[in-house]
Amino acid sequence: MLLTRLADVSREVAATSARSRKIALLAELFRDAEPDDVPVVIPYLAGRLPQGRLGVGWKVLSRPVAPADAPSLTVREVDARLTELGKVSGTGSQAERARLVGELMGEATAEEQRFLLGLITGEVRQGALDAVAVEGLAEATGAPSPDVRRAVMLAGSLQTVAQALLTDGPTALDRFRLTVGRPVLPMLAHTASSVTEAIGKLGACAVEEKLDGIRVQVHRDGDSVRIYTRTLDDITDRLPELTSAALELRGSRFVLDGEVIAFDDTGRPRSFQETAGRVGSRVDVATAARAVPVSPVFFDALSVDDRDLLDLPFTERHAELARLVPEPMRVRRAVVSGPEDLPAAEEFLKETLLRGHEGVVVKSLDAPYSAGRRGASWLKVKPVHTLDLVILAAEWGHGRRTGKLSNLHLGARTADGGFAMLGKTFKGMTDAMLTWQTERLKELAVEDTGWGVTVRPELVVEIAYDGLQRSTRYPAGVTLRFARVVRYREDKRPEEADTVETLLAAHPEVRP
DNA sequence: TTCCGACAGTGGGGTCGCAAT
DNA sequence: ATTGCGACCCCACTATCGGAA
Repeated sequence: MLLTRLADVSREVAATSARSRKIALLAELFRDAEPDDVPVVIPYLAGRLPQGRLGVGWKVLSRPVAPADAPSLTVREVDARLTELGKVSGTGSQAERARLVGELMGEATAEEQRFLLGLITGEVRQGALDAVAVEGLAEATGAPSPDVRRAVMLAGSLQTVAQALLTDGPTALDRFRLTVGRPVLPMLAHTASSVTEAIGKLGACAVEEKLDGIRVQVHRDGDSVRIYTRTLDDITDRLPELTSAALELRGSRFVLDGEVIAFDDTGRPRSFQETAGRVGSRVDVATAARAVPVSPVFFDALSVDDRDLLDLPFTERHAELARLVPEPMRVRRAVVSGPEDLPAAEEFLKETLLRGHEGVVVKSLDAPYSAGRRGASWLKVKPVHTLDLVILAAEWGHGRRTGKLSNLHLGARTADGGFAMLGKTFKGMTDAMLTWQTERLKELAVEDTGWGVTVRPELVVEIAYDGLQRSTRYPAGVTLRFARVVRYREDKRPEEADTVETLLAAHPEVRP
């Protein structure tokens, strides 16, 4: 199959907003693909490269290359050349990769170049990623879409399932079962604004402490242990403590879900930055492990002794977990039977925060483990802080925000009467707010910078954030974590905005 | 007919590690 | 040695479609 066909379909998919039409277009293309094209066509149309990482980014791709007049590239040829490109490493490799990319781009038409660029940078923006591709695949093969989706979650990969399905038909789905050693996409949580709201929605539930670490899925098969992240990357070699911990547990074949986190000598959690730095260290793991030892804290069991627990209610999965994992290696929790237990749940949240954790996750007791989905049966509750800050500049948006000033630079007042930038945000604004702020900020503009505008520091905005963290990038030495706009405060003057001093006083645990 | 779950899009900061300077 | 870049951790929120209620 020619690449140009994919580029055309991708453009058509992007042009329609109806999800049903997107699915129909993808299904038609999947049906036309030859068996050998399948492992390439499916991920390409889901907006992803089968190679994952290439070591090529914007810097290399932003160099313009004259396009070819007529299409000639086939999808298989493109895939083969990208695979080769990904293997190039060593001195001079960056230049060599850039050369190979340029060569490939030179053989592509303008339309194909756009499509390849989107694929490599992960920004296809056609309004259809894995989930829509799964529907298209189901339509193309006549397999029920829930079954296809489940197989993808269990395989942890769309293209594996696609190839099996298009080669052997719907019966191939039976092959995808939960297997020790093969990671499953983890279940995710929604957000609730309070414990009251969460318990109101879920009824009988477990309230569990939420640790600010790295999500891990631990597989043990006898003496062999493998550890996977949320995106199913294998990080076993970076966490020798976890392998030892898993080998000490009573079972010999299991899959557990949990969090890995670093504690200090007093048992309080260390900052997320410290845990993440440790888990990210790959070169000298032994030294990193001595400096920042980490511990696993489990909260779910997906498989024990070859028994698939995914469809069991949480109560039963947790009973299996408790049988296998002793107390300190399990997340603390309180079980409540409904709104009448609210005081106990509130008390548990308060204690959890005092112990230095992020918040709680409220989980329905009868819900199954919905792999890969942001199911409504897990609700996280975290305290939210707010500040009144002043807008210092704004950047032009991309995609559907093209032409709108989108990303705001936020400043707090300093002792000398000026403003110190604390970070940026593009979150929380409605389309109406985007339109309004674009006009308002243009009025306040003092300089057009190309990427946006700098403005007179007069517009006050209320910002919600999850906490402070240390920063080497911003002048106050701190930055806001997950800042988002709550509302504009036109009733406030910039002199009434919050100061760096009060911000630091509110977070004594963070020393810039 | 209205409501709501699922999805895609729009990007944020930090850290590590490799390659280039 | 330092800097730039890519990959991968953490993540919030809004708009929209289309099936459920």
